[in-house]
Amino acid sequence: MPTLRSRAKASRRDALLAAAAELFARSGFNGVSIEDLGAAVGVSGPAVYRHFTGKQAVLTALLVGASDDLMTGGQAVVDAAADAPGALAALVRFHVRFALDNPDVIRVQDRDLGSLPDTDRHRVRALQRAYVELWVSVLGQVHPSTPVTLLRMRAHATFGLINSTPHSAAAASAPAETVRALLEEMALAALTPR
Amino acid sequence: MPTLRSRAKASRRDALLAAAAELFARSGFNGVSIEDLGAAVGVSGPAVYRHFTGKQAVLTALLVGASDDLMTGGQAVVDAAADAPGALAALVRFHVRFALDNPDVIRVQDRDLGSLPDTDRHRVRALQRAYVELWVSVLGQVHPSTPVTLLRMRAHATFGLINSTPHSAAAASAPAETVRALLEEMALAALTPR
DNA sequence: GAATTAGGTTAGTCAGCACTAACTGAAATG
DNA sequence: CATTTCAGTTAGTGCTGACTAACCTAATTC
Repeated sequence: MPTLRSRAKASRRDALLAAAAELFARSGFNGVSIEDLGAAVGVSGPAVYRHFTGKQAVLTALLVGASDDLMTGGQAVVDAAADAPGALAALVRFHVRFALDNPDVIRVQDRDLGSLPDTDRHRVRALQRAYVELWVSVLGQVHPSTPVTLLRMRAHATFGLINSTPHSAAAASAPAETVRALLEEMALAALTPR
Repeated sequence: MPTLRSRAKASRRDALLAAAAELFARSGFNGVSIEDLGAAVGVSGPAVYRHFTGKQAVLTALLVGASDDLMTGGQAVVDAAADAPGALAALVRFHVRFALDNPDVIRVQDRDLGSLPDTDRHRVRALQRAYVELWVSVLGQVHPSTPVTLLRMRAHATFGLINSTPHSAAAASAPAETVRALLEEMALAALTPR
């Protein structure tokens, strides 16, 4: 039964995670203090320890959550696709949408992964690897004659392309729909061996 | 006249910058101590202050140097090109080579730029903007009917693609020449409006 | 409604780290 | 060769920041 207190706690935890994404993205994991994080949600400092065992635990929750969402969501769109080319297009759409919707998390993911404790870092990396292999397997069906190694490099570079949006604040200079379409087109072009 | 001491000093400074690139790339600016940096070149801690006024000054030298090299080198290859399509191909070749030769600097550049003091950060950003506009101007000649805003977004995303190599250690899994050719091909494909 | 739980508070504690002080010895200078 | 310069040393200093202690109060439990 969801008691008043437990719901308050859950929403505070969510607020902390959201604030952490924003703060870590702006200043880096090491540039944000527990005090800053608490202040961002209106509590002060040590209250954070009522929700997370420590600063690293906040980062862990954020990054495990993100790579989990990517993996789960990617698997879902592939399962829903009719054929391999359709799956690839769906993956591109899905990833572009994710990057545009969660620029902060994307930024933290490839900037502060190294600040995770070993165990958690390996967990996140395992999820990321699985996600890459999902792409590689679809790519392999669409381009059967291309060596898997090359397809894996293509996938990595394409993530770099799509994930760069958070870096270029230029995204704000055009309507979101235009940006989305452009990134999808570029990603597909980059993925296709000529 | 280059005295014995002055040459020793210059080479120590170079060694410090090289070590800084590597350490900052691995652990982030805030994750590296002055002590670490000194130790990496065989001196201990405060000796660094004989070469740089402070920790931030090391980062400044590193990043201003890098964006300067990019801008200067980019301008040179454009000037040397026979026509616009040639200039674009040369820019791609130049940038891919730079990223593969200086993965640490690339990583530090887009991870720790925010740790620079305001003045220096603006200086680096100005150089980066000029470099982007160099690309945009060449792209504008090759694709005159495409709005400049879209070309700028393409340039940014292409940098993300090329600069992602340092992130994916996968680079080690194939011969350097293969990686280089693949990145060049992907970059050109991504840059070309279909 | 008394007892307990738990999210919050403020006031430490302790470690790490950027930077300074004081000094040393060898190269540079005249 | 006497003097100065300067890259290095070790020993602080002061601040920041993660985390702990002790306590307080209101929601939960029985």
